Amino acid sequence: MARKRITPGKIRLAEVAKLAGVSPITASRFFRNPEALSAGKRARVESAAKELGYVPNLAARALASQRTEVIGVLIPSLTNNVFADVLRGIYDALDGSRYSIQLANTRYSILQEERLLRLFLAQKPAGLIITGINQTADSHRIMETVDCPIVQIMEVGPAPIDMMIGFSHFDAAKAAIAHLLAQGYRRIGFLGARMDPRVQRRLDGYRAAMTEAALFDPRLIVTTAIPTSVTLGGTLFADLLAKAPDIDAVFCVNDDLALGALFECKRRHMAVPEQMAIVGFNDLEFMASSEPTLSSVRTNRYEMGRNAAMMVIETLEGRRPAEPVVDLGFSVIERQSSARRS
Amino acid sequence: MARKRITPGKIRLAEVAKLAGVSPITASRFFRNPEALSAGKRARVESAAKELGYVPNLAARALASQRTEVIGVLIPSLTNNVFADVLRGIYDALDGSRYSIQLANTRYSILQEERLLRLFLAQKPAGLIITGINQTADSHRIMETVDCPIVQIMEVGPAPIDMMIGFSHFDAAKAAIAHLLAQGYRRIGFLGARMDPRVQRRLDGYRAAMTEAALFDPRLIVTTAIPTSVTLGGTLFADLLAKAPDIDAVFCVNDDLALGALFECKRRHMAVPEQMAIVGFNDLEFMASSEPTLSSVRTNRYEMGRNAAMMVIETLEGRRPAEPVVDLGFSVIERQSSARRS
DNA sequence: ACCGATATTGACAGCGCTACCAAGCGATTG
DNA sequence: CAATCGCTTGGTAGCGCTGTCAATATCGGT
Repeated sequence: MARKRITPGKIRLAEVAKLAGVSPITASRFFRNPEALSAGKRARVESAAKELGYVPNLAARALASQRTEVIGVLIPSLTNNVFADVLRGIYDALDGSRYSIQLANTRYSILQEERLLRLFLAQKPAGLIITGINQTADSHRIMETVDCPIVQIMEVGPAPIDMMIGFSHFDAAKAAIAHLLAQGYRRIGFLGARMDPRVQRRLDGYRAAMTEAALFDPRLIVTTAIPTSVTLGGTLFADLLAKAPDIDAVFCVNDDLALGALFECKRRHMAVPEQMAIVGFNDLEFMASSEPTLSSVRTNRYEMGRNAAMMVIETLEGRRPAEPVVDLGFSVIERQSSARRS
Repeated sequence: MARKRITPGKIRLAEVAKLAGVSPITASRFFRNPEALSAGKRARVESAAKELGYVPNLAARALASQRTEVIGVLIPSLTNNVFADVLRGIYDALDGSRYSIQLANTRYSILQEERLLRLFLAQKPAGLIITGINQTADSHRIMETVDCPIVQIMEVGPAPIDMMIGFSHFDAAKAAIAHLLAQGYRRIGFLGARMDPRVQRRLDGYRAAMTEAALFDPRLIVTTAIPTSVTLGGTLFADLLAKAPDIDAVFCVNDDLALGALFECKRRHMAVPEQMAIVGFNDLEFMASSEPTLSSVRTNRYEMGRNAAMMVIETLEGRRPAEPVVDLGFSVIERQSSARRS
């Protein structure tokens, strides 16, 4: 004989229903679609649930309904400040909603990403937020067959899997270089670390801008696969100076590198911007309060995360966003470090 | 008559079992406790599962077993670099294990924390990692009755709910001040933002050290409830200078404030450390590469997260750590910004 | 060859909830 | 006044897996 698995004192939906004097299924409906109940029963179930302190069992719900209320988020890094802002936006948008977040770290590997994707999609998530537009062919195929809203974040491009929100890294970098050119700088170096697809597109934007201005020179480019850091910014900047001592400006693919370059300038007693202009990318908080203040390209990361989560929710609620691809743009923030060449 | 909810093509445990020629329950055991099977059946189930691409249904597992394989993590902030490192440690430790992470943001509110705790514990988590030792009385009561490993992180103190890993913020701050005193500084200011309990204890450490040296002066202390930032570091430092123009050093409760103070010094053409010594807290990466390099108190955040997760796993696997309270310590990193007073 | 002990395996029911269908009910309509 | 309609409510079964216990296979010792 099998056991009687009794769980004494646990409040189940049945208890709530009994107290409210309705059937369990009616109580169930109260939590999923309150409008379907008559006002009287709705009030009775509500007060019964509150009185008993009922908390639904999500596992049972997921099993019976064949779907979860979890939104998966795949990002390449937990350390990068950029993703902290995106995450904050996502969490804020989902706060108070029925949905929870399952976060996974791909560590900048699309194979890792594919593995996590398979694992995750098997659990029938309510939605998915995934970083970038470079997934493996298999990942692509899997996502196209899956039946849940998917938002690709961080950049925009052709052929979204479902929805997309971000900006053009190519254009943003190009605009940063255009700014430096307009300020009178000519020998503009490029510093890049962890050359992920988005950083690569920034390099493309740099190359396009420099080529258009007939100023392109491969010796001005220093990149590495090493993860970014302030210290690395100093090192790369030193490398760049060794390769091209005559540079008058440097564009860094992120603000950490820019800060590192600034410190390296200080160590070399190089005046910024008089002897060396610096422009970063992302406009992290400290850029506005360094000495000198550092120019950067502002990207709307918090809004990106927030909107991505909202797009998922809206789709789930049947109010699909009119525009599946959202370009949040960017803006070049001009500060002291790239003041006009005198 | 009720429906036949057929799900065609879905691979369930039963399919795997049939292909392997064993009963479903044996297949189930393969995934939970492979050693219990004979080598032959183990191999058969394994190859059957691989051939069919079986992925277990976690909702069904959770419902049947009355517990989940989710470890909850409650942290007060997603933006703070400190927690990014802790999280990375946790994710790394749990990577490849059967456990997944449910992350929640308390926003430095213990009431919010209590709400999240109730919500979360109702889902029977496998374990819980929670920040700090200051929870509401109700939270405490709830956690004591719940039957899962709990690790309090970020600090150590008396009376752990279950396990604990961190360090003494009081001692760490006191050691930082002792270092400045040893270097010959006397009028040492204190800069504090977002005075959460741990920051408060750093202030206590500062006060203790200064009082012991008979140098305590309340005018040397500037604090605010505003969240920390580099910009705020500059502002607070300016406030401090206005209140106490004769200070010769400043201890900042975190590195962002220290960096902000450094920039403010540069703006005022104050030489660091000749006219003003600076010591931060946490030893973020950039402290080692600023100009001048900034002294700080190194805390082992990654290890803290990693060990906390490992303590949870070990407990779940029956190998409970010998020592429930782990003090990871700290170290004062002496750099240029607090060089000996000449 | 027999016994009990140990290692494997299987049968059964049920975890708590929701999908599906059907029924009840009062209101509306020709 | 009967037929019809829309709204609300309930009954039944089952989602996929695992806890409990029983049954069987294996083994060493006497």
